[in-house]
Amino acid sequence: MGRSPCCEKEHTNKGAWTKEEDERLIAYIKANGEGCWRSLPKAAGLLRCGKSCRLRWINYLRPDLKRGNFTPDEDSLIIKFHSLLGNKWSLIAARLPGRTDNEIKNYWNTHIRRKLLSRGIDPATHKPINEVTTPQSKDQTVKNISFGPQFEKNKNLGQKQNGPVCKEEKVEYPIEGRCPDLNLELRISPPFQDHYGESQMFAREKSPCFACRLGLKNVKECSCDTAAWQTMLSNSSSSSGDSSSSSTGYDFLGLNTRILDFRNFEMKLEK
DNA sequence: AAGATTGACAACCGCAGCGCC
DNA sequence: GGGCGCTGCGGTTGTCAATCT
Repeated sequence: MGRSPCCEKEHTNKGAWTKEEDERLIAYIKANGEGCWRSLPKAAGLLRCGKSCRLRWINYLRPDLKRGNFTPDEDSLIIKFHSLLGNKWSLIAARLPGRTDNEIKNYWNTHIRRKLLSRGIDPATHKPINEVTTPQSKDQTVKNISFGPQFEKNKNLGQKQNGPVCKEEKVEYPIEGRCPDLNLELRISPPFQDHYGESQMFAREKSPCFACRLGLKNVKECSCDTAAWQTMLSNSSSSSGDSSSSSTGYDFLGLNTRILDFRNFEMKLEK
């Protein structure tokens, strides 16, 4: 018994969306909000699969999307985040407001990959191509737990069977180079000095204590006397209807918490 | 001018994660 | 605890325009 298909393929349109379909989808979501993608096409009078509607909305119709060319800043951010996160396009997109995972993925594959290759850098490892297979000296190696696809597969196998939960690999690479997957040291870090909104203020302000960075206000662990910081945190969380995120939707890591709840991210990593 | 090739990006497909029952 | 359904993610394919021969 397989899973039922997400839609009845015989009665759905495929291929490029027409203007009329776009307008119907926008009108429906404006009136009813996002969600329940499975039933949306029927309710909106669209001959499309729910997945297709969701993709169209998220990637092209959402009002907060930033269309147009990527800026050099965005370029370097993508490269930086890719070196840390690998092909986790949704995570990278969460740190680039107005950009979608699909957009970034396409841009990576068509522009950045080529750019890195032309500079002699392996886009997969972010290391010079002629160094990829070069053995490193022992004192420059670190032990790394892989969270890449292979890890995920092993992990899933481990859950379903009674075998090992994950495979700990010893991966050798220079410390100053990129990690092959995700370096856990980067999970908790000072606010990213990006070019977006309040995090610019963060960079200018005196650095807050760790408790404040975690959003723990008025706790005894708080060793921070930066009143402005506390006030800003307070204002940002109270000014929006959503108490779980700031008014901009960006948390102390610069993550868009409307898209990604970093606490879930942490829990996933710790599994 | 016409066909071939390449590049860009929109869209699809299959799978995994998660919540609900 | 396990099955099921829904959503989201990442890889891949399809399509069209631009460029080359």
